[in-house]
Amino acid sequence: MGDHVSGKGLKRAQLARWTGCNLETIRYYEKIGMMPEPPRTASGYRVYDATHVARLRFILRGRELGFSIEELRGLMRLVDRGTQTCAEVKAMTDQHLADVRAKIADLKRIEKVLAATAAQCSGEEVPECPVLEALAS
Amino acid sequence: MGDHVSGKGLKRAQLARWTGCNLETIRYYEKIGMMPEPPRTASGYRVYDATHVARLRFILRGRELGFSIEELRGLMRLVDRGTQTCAEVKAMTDQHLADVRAKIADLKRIEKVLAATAAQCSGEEVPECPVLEALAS
DNA sequence: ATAAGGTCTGTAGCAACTACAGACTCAAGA
DNA sequence: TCTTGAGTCTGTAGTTGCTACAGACCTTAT
Repeated sequence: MGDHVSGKGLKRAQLARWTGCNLETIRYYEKIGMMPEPPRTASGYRVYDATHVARLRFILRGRELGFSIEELRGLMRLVDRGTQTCAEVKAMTDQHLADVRAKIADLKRIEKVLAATAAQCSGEEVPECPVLEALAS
Repeated sequence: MGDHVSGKGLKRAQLARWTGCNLETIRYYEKIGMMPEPPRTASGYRVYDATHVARLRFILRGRELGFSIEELRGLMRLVDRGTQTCAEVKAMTDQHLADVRAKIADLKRIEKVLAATAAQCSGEEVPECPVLEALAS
């Protein structure tokens, strides 16, 4: 099938390879309305162009940064309408950043407890274990 | 209905309040075999005792520390058989700790990118936004 | 012509819950 | 005694974000 961009139009697997996205995930994003429905060949195959590549990259990059699908949907709606403002986007980003920091704090708390407890383990072939005691407490 | 421990035996809502667990989650843990099936009253109501309280606390504490249901199932199987050793439990804990640290690292990476990008925002009512540019890149 | 691969659809599965509908039971007040 | 309100029962569906099938097409290369 050859992966060179022949004139124009990518098939689904090509878009997947191009963006690093999973094949099925592309169809999923279309189903939930994150990706526009692409035109089809006469036999029903999806045909993607540069706008689809850009859109998918936007989603993937957003997901990498931990934005939820709904957050990204909101961002994209603004952009699609051309009504986005830096103020609004920054507010969403700051909110998301706060969520991320809260998650980090939570994981650090967990890490502390686990590390402190595991440090008390003898690591021997004995039934007593500080970890189990911590869970049973 | 009164929430004092009348002689012995808690109903489901009492166990929930006692442990801070969600009402439905108790039934869920029973369904997936994390909690033993409790005895029932003549009319079919579940009746819990101290062993159920202890078991549920174990699960909830483990979940708070980020252990998966399957990890906890493994731990509990060992304990139920009395075959657990500190060595084995410590190994599971260390593995889990490594997972937690990996998650922290990932979130910190995200935090850095978000903070750095948001810091470049003007925050004004203008359409250009560094966050959107970062997502589109 | 045929075989191998790509694509199509719909659907089911994952984790770990959470919530609801509709039926039943139980205890207390009028 | 009747009623009312709360608690409980069951099964099932929804959540988030994918991922992976099955079975039917289509396309391409040999």
